[in-house]
Amino acid sequence: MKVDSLASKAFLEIRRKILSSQVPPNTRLKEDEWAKKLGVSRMAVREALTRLLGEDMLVLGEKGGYYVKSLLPAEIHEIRELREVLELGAMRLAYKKMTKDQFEKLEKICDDYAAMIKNGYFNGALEADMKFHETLVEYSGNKKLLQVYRSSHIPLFHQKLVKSQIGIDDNEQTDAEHRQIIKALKEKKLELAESAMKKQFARGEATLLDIP
Amino acid sequence: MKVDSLASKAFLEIRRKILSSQVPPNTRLKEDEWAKKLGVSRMAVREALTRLLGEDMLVLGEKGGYYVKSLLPAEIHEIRELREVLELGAMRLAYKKMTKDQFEKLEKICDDYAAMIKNGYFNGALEADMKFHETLVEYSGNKKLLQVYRSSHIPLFHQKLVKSQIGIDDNEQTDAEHRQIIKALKEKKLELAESAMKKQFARGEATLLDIP
DNA sequence: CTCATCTATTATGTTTACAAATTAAAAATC
DNA sequence: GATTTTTAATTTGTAAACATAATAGATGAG
Repeated sequence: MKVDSLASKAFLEIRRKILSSQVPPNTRLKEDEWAKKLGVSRMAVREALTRLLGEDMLVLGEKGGYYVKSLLPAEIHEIRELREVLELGAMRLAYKKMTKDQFEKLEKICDDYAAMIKNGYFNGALEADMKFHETLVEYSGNKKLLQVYRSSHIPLFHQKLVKSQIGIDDNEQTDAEHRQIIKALKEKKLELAESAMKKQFARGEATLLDIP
Repeated sequence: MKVDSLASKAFLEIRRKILSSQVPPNTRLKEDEWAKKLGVSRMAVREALTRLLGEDMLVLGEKGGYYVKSLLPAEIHEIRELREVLELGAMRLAYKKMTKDQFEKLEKICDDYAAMIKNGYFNGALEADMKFHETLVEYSGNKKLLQVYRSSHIPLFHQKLVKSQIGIDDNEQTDAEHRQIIKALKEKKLELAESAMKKQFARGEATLLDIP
């Protein structure tokens, strides 16, 4: 497959729609339907779906068919644990070598977050939240780790929050925690940064489990 | 795609051959060639390859084509770091809740390892080595973590397996470290277990980097 | 009305065919 | 003899066609 093939385009497009919750969990993705929607042949869609299956973003139905993977409550807990393992691990790698420029970028994300909350752009704010965490993982300097992080369904974890108006209340707290993490990292106080982050994960898990 | 489709069979078969080094890194996988070899149509093979691409076991060539992924030296280092993040993270989750039965299973694996070394079954011993680490991750009780672990390290172990005639010397040390880890976990001395494991990773990285 | 059976429709599995691109080989030029 | 040009082959990209299996709807029996 070439990177500019129709199958690749279909792959990127379907993927984007799933990650941005435009296609909800448990939806069955029908080949013909998407072929028409994207204006490509059924085989191109089929390849896209197969690739997403490999990425573990879809699952096979018992009697064939591709379905968008969903998050069961048990998985929500596991993903929170996984986030802790990956993000705290990343922070431990990052905190010794972070530059001034990198701190500024993180602060910029915090500012964006606060601004969007203030103006009522809650989806935008959640994007900024995700970006904050992903950027921290990036600053570990380990590409494999970043890759694993991206492919670990943590995005789904976040996206589920988008759907709920519930999580809006604790936005101020989220903002405060992000800034707390930055401050702790600047002062090389790893334990402090860790505990702030753990706290945030715990809140996220609790919120998600409350959503039906 | 159904789980018993020809495409699924092709997928499993090609995957197995890659993971057992019957298909070396950087090999180009030609659709027709494998179609004939496996007795299925080209499209079935194509789907299998696309799925393996999604699993990150293959990469796309600049001008199309599927190639078995290989490990560059820089990646070996990153994977060592990633192993530390994942395996130490798993150990932290596991060490509080491990049962007597689980300890016995780990010890059994160590015994198997020692026996195979003694009798000259070095590939078998490496399998046992992999199993030891994977079992520890399993005992974290977190399936997502196990899944991430499996999908991020097999290639490394794998390449190690191929060129394994070199690393025979430090088998005794590997065995000792494994038993040291078990002992430390039994006594709930997490730091001790961590340092023993880190030591092993460092040795593994050094060995791999020595291989041309 | 309810359940079972049959039928039509839909969706997927599989193969084949052809077009486009890439690679390898042969021929021609300098 | 080396280097370009042309030609042939291989290989992949794309679409279409047919076969098989799953689903939903209609029909009929009880």
